[in-house]
Amino acid sequence: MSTPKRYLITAALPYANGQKHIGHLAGAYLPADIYVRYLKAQKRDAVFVCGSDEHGTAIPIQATKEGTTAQAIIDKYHPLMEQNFKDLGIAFDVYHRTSDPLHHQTAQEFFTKLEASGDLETKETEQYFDESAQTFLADRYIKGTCPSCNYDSAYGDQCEKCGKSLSPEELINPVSTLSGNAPIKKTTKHWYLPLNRHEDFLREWILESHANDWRPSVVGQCKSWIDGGLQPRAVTRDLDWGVKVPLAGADGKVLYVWFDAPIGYISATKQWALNTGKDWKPYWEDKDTKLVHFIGKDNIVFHCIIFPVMLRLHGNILPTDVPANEFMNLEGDKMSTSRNWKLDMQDYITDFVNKENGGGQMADALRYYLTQIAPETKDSEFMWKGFQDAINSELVSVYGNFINRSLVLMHKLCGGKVPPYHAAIEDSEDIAVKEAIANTAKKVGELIEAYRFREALFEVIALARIGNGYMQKKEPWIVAKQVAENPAAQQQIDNCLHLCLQLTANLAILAQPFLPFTAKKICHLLKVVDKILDWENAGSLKLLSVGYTLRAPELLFRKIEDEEIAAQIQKLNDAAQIKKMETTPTTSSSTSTIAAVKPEIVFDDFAKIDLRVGTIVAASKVEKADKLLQLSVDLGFETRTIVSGIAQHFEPETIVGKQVTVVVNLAPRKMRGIESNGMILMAEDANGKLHFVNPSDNINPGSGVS
RNA sequence: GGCGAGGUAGCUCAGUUGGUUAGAGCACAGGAUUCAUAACCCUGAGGUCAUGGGUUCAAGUCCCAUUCUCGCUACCA
Repeated sequence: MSTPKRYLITAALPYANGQKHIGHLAGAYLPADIYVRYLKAQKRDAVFVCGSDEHGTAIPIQATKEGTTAQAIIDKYHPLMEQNFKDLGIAFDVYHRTSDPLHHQTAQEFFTKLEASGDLETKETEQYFDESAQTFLADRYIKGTCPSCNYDSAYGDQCEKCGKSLSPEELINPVSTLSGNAPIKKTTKHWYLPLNRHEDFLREWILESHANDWRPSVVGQCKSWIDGGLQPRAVTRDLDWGVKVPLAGADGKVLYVWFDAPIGYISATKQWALNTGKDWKPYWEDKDTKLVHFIGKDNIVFHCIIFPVMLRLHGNILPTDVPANEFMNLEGDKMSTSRNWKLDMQDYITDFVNKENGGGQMADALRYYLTQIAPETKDSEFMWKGFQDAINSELVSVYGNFINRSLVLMHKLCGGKVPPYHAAIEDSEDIAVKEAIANTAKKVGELIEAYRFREALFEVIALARIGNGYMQKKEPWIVAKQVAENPAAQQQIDNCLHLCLQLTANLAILAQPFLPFTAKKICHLLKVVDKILDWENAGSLKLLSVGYTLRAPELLFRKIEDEEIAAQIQKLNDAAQIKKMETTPTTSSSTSTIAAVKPEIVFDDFAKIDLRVGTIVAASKVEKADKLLQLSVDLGFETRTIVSGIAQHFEPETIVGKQVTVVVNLAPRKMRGIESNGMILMAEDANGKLHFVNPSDNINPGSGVS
């Protein structure tokens, strides 16, 4: 495979609604950074773009929650994330943001072009507005009767029973799945990206041409999506936060966030070009550009299916590869912002990178461990003990120690200068080390190009290990005792340390993509310019000239103490505990998590609802449904079948005998083929857990509730 | 429920198109050594390759079933 003329590397745009944790870092940003640093060391033309994703409904919602504005939210998190990345050595060429006018303009141009060439479909409808929720309803939030087969639970986009693709207005008796109300008809026009038109292209491009060179999980996920049937996807939304739809009569409409966000890669590239006086176009238009998206597995369909379709229609190049990573867990549990079970980049920086606690070397320590446990083929686990072990017994003891002992011995036995190499007395050990250096340089490059960063890093450490073994065999500290009687012995010492020092310089080059701060520090110790880190020097044995004076050794890394680990684990548990207490309903005094009060109704509306107390007499799981339980409820005057979506909260056998409140005059409804006659009232707490609403004492089934 | 990806030594993971006694690092045990951040070096113990069938002269590697984990998706009036 020939080398592309240029590379464009993207890392998933982080959503600007909060701190990002090390799972995000390990999934996308760190591997992308390693790859880019390698390419740049190769002097290849590579641009690394990223930026904050600042649109979407979640941001205004969060603003309401925090009692502030959407703008304030993004203005808070955008610079924070940018700084975090910088502190951890993630060297974007540009860190842009989607709220920037340049992005708005770029996204609008993109949309306009697709619109003008007939690649989008529009549908003007006058349905799907839910008055109680005050929102337009997406297709799948509407149900009704299928016009073709009369199935009564067809979705707004497709009938599950007959498989027919539908639009919401075709449904008979549509119902909002949000409120249960019939949505009112309100005219709205939306644009759609008809993915279904591109099925042939996607099949060929992904399932055939990339069947073997993309990661199995990526191809598998795409296959699953394509086989499931591609549907037109709405490109616009009725919302006032985002990129305005650039057409007359489209007031109050913005581009759907999934549509505008990936275009952020393009606008970021434009911004980079403006900053540097370069031309951005070839990076998105020239076939000889290699485009690589680094993402987490949750983003696969956007980057492999939807965005490529957009790019193709718009006349851009397609990604060459999308090396998606799996997820990283933390201390035995999934990382979760809502449960506060996570390690934020900022927290790590505060505790380890800042202060006089290690600085950039500690950023490298994190980079080392995250790379070593990168979830390249399956979910992985961040353990604080594992972090400590990896740093102390590999990075410090093998890598750092080899460099330190080389420098110390050189000062003690060679007068602080790079000793000469006496080819005449070269032996097989020397040759073996030379070969190992050359081999490792080659191997590391190949592994990085194949996105196998974990293995590549392992090879770097293995080379340091070879250095330690070599030194052990040569024992220059023993040989030194003979020099007084036999001056020629000094030559053996010279050869050993000459090679160890050249090896040290190589270790800086090879580690540079992974441990950039460390590589720089080694350059400092060796008194060489950073230019030596160019990859063309990897494998070279002439990096340090004979007779050159080097600096006094300094330790590259410090060890991680047991107390630090214990403190972090404590902190993690405490934070999760506090979060749990905060969200426990009894102690919650804040209004932040309370849903807004619905519009006022008159008494007559309320009186229409017939509420009764009932007793559950039987309960069982509904087949082929994860969330549904089929209940028999004794209402005194009759026993009814009611289907309820509570299977994930209760075991069927444990709820028999419980009293519940039932809406008895709700229209019957079929779910998974079972007719449900009524609805059980449930209360949901801040943790999302459901609780029955029932009388405090057992009373007769059938008793009215008002 | 459907689809996808995984389940290999205590831990983290490799195992190419099926082919001799299944590999590495960490941790552990023993030994050697002192230049080095109680670091390094050598040696060792450790696995019925999730379970059960099948194909084959031969299976961790292919096929079927089961089970567990993760993700996408459906079901929640």
